[in-house]
Amino acid sequence: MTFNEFKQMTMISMEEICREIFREHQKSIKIKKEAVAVKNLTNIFSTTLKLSNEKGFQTMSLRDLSRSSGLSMGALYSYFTSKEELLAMIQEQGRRLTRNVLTRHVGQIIGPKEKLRAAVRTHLYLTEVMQEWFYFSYMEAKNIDKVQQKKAIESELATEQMFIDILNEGKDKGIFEVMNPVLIASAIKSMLQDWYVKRWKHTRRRISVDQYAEFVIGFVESALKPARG
Amino acid sequence: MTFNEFKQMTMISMEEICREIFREHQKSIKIKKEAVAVKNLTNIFSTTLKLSNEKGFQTMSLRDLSRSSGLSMGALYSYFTSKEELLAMIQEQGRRLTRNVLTRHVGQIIGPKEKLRAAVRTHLYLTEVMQEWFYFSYMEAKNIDKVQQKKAIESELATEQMFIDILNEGKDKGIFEVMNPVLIASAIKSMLQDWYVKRWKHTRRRISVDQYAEFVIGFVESALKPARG
DNA sequence: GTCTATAGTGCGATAGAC
DNA sequence: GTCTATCGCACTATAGAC
Repeated sequence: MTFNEFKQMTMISMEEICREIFREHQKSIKIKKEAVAVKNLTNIFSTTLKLSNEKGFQTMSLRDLSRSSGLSMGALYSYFTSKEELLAMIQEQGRRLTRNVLTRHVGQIIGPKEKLRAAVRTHLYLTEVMQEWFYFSYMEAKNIDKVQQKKAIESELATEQMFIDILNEGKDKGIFEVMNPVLIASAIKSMLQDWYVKRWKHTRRRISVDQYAEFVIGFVESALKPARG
Repeated sequence: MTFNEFKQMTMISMEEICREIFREHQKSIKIKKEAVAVKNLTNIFSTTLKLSNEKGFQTMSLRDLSRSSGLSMGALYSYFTSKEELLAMIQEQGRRLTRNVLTRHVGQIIGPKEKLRAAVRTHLYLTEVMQEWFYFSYMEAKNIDKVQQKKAIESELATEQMFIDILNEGKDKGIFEVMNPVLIASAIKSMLQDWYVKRWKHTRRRISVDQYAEFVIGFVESALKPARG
């Protein structure tokens, strides 16, 4: 699968997820027409991500959001009951997408080496398409309530566990020589996070997502082979 | 040098730097007695770091800071002219310490392999001792003004350049086989940042700073050897 | 040098017109 | 379903007592 194919697939998912969120939050959302609600929710979410990633969610006032989205203060409050709930909805939206996409793309692959490559590539593609959300999610993690924070941690550890499982499978089958699967998985994750957290750096250096994927896979694989005798 | 020796050395530096900051900001600091000023500045800085790392600098009100530090609102404003300046002072303090410590500990080492080990270890030790500052600096980077932001980026790239230089030296001397020094340096940096950004994870797993240092060095060195024929 | 009290601003949230 | 107008509150920053 090329990056462009992946991008198209994931964009459709994005719309589906806005629709799902609408359905799950019908208690707090005053708007009844699904078409109107989903359209405006998509606008609200993307504007919030844009503003928050420039100056932080707390610093962004709802007046800023109102101005940039073109919706009035009153209209905004038809879509959420508090600023805090808006934050939670976005976090939830992203977690759901991450889980869906990783499960769909990596679950079907056979063989640890191929699985590792697919997992790295899919994660990078996903964070490239959803760059704004991942950056937001990473940076605003401390501003959410305890319940949401626990879900965020679970989501992060679940992704890392996927890599631990792949490494262990490779170890059991004698394909990888891996001393410490937990630390290797952690290192992989930190490199994957670097792709979207320090995006300005990689953009400036003109490194494409495919180049970065090749580098990470190569770097990790070199550590999974026995040291030169 | 053991971690404890390093810790003691750096703590002394910390005091020196608070004193330096006092001297450089005498325009905005109303207090004239150096002993009083340095004592209170140290209190203000460490309390700010503690509160900000719990809930973010913007979310922390100066009333929170006043309550936690034991200084009144009026007293606080004797030490800085605005909340924004307080942020800038802390960022400056950390950048200065990073530069001093890395230069002092790594500059004198001879040989690329030894230099690489020293750089990784020193960086981890430094971020372990200054954990609160580094987390703060990392998370609040988008809340500072353009001038400060430029300095922060320069500081980050300078640290990364140190690793690029070490890798290139090793390449030239035939000690490392390194395809892409820039990306390897970037990967090293992301693992070093992971140590303080995701500290909760490493603490939960009971990984010590020395264990983590050994892992990072081993992981990187394995990628600097030629692939098994 | 530190305090208390308060001015002035801008926020989140809501009510009611259309 | 969206708007404008406004409430009450908490904030940053300062003035003036001690």
